This record gives sequence, structure tokens and C-alpha cells, in this order.
Amino acid sequence: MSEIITYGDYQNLFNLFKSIYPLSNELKVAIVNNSEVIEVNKKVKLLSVGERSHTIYFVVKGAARVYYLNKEGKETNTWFLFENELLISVYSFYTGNPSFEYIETLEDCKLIAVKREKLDEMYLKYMEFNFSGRKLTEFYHMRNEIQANDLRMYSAKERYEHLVERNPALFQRVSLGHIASYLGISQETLSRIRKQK
Amino acid sequence: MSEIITYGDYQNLFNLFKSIYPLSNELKVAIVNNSEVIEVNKKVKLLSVGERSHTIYFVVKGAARVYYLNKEGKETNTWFLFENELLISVYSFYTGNPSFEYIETLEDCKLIAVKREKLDEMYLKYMEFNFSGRKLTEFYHMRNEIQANDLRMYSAKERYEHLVERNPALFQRVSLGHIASYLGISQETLSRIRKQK
DNA sequence: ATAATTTTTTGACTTTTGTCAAAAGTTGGG
DNA sequence: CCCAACTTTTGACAAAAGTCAAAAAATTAT
Repeated sequence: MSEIITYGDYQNLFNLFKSIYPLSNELKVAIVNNSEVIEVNKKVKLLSVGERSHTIYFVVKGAARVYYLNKEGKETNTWFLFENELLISVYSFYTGNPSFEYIETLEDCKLIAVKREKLDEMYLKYMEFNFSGRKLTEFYHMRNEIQANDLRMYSAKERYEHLVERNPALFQRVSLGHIASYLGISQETLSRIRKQK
Repeated sequence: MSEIITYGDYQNLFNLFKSIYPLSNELKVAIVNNSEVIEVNKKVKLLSVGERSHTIYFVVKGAARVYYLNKEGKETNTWFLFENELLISVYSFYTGNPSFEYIETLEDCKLIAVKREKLDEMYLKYMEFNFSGRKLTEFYHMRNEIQANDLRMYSAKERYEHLVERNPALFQRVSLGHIASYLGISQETLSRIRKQK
């Protein structure tokens, strides 16, 4: 019988994988050996515009955002990520092209960092790892689809109300200025919407 | 040496997979045995609101759209799919929950249809199939992300201009009424934007 | 605690986009 | 070739959301 291995910071990541497909001890060891646990202060950029993204992060503790600058130089947040979520610049990480967006921590973070090179090695060596990778990608894809639909289908006010309903905790951890651009509206409009209710 | 198998309608689908990961003859045969080539007239619904999506389609020939009805009962198109693209209702197919959107053909279509049950069997039996599935999901995920960013970041006019630039062919095959809701604007606004230029 | 910084709100005004109704243009069968 | 159905455009007006500037409130550092 194989020993039960618990790697502290990796426990939640392993649980996530295990909930999708059985995780062998060999693959667990590979994941640990091919990754790094890092601590990053808040307001630190993990990726800047023009850089190529080589790393995917799993958030053990903390929060981060993905954003870019529009033509007028204003920040537009596209994603907020918290504990037990995967943090990447989708476009740059998948294509290897220079990023048009930033990744920045919102709070002090503990992250598990995996280089794309190592990840690709694991995907080739442990074919069943692609099963989990596929399922996780499907899940994030779905979240994206819902996000795009909301932007098309609903007014500023409705989008705000849905967000409050679906993710009230977000408002505890992220400033309204950040949330406004995520909702695709100006900060002033968000402030007025909140007053109305 | 193994025979070269060419299955007519499957050729482009196989080429797509082959461009991602080597495709064994065994898997080719499984794909053919677990799918169906169907012909569907235009304006036919492949999925309706409330139904659970059990099928993923590969478009051999023709065009289709994914859309839903907003509160006022107006159609909002979220996606147009053409030759060599995969056609699904992301939410319903991935979760198995009832769909909130419709899939409808825009032209007479030839499609390769795969039931989720069969697809899942293949994902379990041929682990390397998950490699291709993962890569394809990553690609569609990326397209989605770009779409959501465009909706947040750009004005109606800019979104129109980007679409003309990136996908001029779309305007040859899809009516402006359909394209308007895809861009998240009213048909009248689209008409006025086009006149300006 | 206080000053400095950052975030949020408010007011006045402008711009963008939507709505409704009708006209014009286009397309496809019979 | 012509009618019916559908698509696109136009006009007048309304509603939604943005902008700029400043005030108020909250947070952080000293």
C-alpha cells in the first residue's frame, strides 16, 4: 500500500485534481518537483505587457487581478482570482506570444508556480494529466462564456446586481474602482447604481 | 505498415487532430464508429432552451449560430460557427444542465455529431485524446476571452471595425441583424456606424 | 492622532446608444 | 416577373452611460 503523501501547500491543488481524475503518487511527486511555492507581496506584477507568459499559478492564499490598459491608458480589469483558482494570462500563456495584459497581486499571496515548459513535459509524460487539464480548461472556458454573455445581454445595473448575487465576497476584497471596469462601466456609474438601490 | 485511411467527410477533422497530436488508426476508427455524419437544412434548431445538450458537432460544411433570448424576447447571438469549427452550447454540454441558449443552422449543413457519452468513453479509453481535447478547449477559451475583452474595452464602432478587420468573411454569410447582437449593439446603431465610414 | 494618500461619491453636462415607427431595399418562391 | 417576406436604413426622440471637476469619506503611514 502506498503512503499517503501530504505536501502542505499542495493539498488543495491535489484535492482539485483528485476531484477530476485519480491522481497517482508518481504524478504528485512530479507536480511538486516541477513547481515552486512562492510568496509575493501585494501590488506586485507577475506579468507585464510585452512579456511572454511562461508561468501558470495556483493561488494557495491571496488575490490577484488580470487587467490591461485601454487606449486612454485606463486600467480595465478582466479577471479577479482567489484561493484555489488558477491564475494566467490566457492569451499569452497558451500562444507564447507577448502579453497585452498585466497580472498583479491584490493582496500578499502564496502561489504555486509552474513553468509552461515543465507543464508541457508533464502533459506529455502523464497522459492522464491531460484529462484534468481538459476539464479545468472547460470550466474556465465556461466562466468566460458566461462573462461575455453578461456583457452583451445586460445593462450596467443588471450586471452589477448579478455580480452581487453570484459573488458577494468579491466586494469584500476588491475596490469598487476595480470592480467597475470589470463590469465594463465607469466608476461613477457604478457608484450611482449602488446608491439607487 | 498501416493503411492510410481516408474517410471523406472526416478528413478535415482528422487533419485538425493530427496538427495537435499524432492520431492512431485505432482512434480514427473509434471516432468514426462513435459519431454520425448528418445533413441538416438551414434554420433548423439543433438545441433549444431547456433541453440538455448531449451532442458536439464538427462543421464539415455550412454555418450555424448560438443565441439566446433576452428579457424582452430579442435574440442575442453569441457565436457564429463555420467549416472546420466545433459547434456546442458550452454551458449545457460541459455541465449537462438545461441549456439557456439555442443552436440553429444558418445554412444547409453537413455535420459530424458526437454524443457526449461516446466522447467521454473515448476520453477514458484513449488518454492521448485528452491532449487534443485540452488544446482545442484552450483555443476556444482564448477566443472567448478576446470576445469578452472587446465587449468591455471598445465602443460599438470600434467593435464593428475590429470584426470587419478580423473576420470580413462573416459579413458575406451572416445578416447585419445577426451581427449587431453579436457585437452587443442594436441593428439601427450598426446601420448608422456603417454609414458614417 | 494627524496628515497624506487613496477611494468613493456627487453635480453638471455631453456623448453614445437604444427605441419606435415607417420607408426603402433585397430576396426567393410561384 | 411580381408579390410576399425579410432585411436594412432613416428620422425623431428617449434613455443610458460617460466625462470632468470637485467634494467627501475611508484608509494608511508617520
